Amino acid sequence: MFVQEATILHADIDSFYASVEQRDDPRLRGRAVIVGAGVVLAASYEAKAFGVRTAMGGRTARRLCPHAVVVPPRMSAYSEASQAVYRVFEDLAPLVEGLSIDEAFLDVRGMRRLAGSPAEIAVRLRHEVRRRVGLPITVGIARTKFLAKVASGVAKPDGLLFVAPERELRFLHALPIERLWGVGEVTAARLHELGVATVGQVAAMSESALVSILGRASGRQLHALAHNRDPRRVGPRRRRRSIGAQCALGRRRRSPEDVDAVLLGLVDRVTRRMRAAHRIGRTVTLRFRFDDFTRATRSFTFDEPTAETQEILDVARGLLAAEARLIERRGLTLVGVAVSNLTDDTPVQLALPFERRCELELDLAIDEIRTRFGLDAVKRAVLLGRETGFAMPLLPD
DNA sequence: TCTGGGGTCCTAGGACCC
DNA sequence: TCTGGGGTCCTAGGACCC
Repeated sequence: MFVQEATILHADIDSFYASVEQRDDPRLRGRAVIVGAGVVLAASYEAKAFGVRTAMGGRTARRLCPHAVVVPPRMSAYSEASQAVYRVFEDLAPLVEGLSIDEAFLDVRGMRRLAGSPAEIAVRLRHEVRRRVGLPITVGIARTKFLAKVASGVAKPDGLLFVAPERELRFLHALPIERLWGVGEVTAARLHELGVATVGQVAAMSESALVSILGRASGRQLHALAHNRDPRRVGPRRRRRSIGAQCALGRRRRSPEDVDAVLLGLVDRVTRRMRAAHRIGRTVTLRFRFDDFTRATRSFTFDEPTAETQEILDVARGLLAAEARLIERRGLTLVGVAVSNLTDDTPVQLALPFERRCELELDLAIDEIRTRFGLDAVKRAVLLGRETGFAMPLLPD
């Protein structure tokens, strides 16, 4: 029987922000380092050994690890380091799919004669990232994306783990359910209630049982993953579907004027980023968090997409004003603005009168616009066509 | 222990259309 | 006056990820 080769690598920089800090300041090496004061954005492994975790409150973290050095984040340094790491990825693998600032999938199929086995490429990758960027990186190798990611998680820190195809299920089934992608606090608790603690136990359950416990999508996904079924290919990243910004306000009560000033800043940040990315959006979502940590969202959808600060600000203000009593009662501790339903802000030009083009050609052009710019671009083109009497949309160069 | 800032995807109900 | 079934879109909430 033909067994597919394990060629998918999941590469993940260890404690990314903290590692960059240790790289740039020799005094921090070998020491417990915490990045971020209010909340822990990253902790070095020396700090993690004391129980410090990402997203933990700063006070708790300092109590657990009083000798830790706390440093403020330097986002531009991390962003630079990330780009350097991605250059190494691109140099060593033909297919790279970025997941976040510090992790990516690489597919090295077909590279054996040119560059060696996947494991050999992984060894070189780790070496090159260390040499060229000065950061420790962990790599997992398997036949599926999901298992490669699980493997890197198990191999951390500064490790390499190759899961041979014939060992996959044995490896997977011994792991605790928390290792599965998509199993967070809630799902884990729900499964533990039923006495399910390992991936092997999940694999022994029927799909319908999992669906009835976790809902259709999660149930199906978990069932597939427990059997290491994951058909997703490594490929270019999907485009961003929303752009947002938020700001924690603290527990102190804020006047409506203060909140409005924050809102203005958020909308400005978001719309600037949208315009820089040449994206426009139709749905504005306001996010609230209250004193008791409950949350709420309110949204509004425009007929036409926009990236205009004033337009989006007006909507955001309206949504906020409508909830003034709720906010007064429950105490606002966080406000966020996000724009979704994004499309490209690419002017679709109309050139030739419809009668002079054949329908097939028009269909093809519309198809291409839809593929490249989304359905909304087609709609805009058609609307514009009606207004102007021209019907042939042309793609920008 | 009292929690930042950036995202993704799924579900469910209601409005609306054919 | 009352009635089906299918589809899409909008809104709100929730789980999860780094």
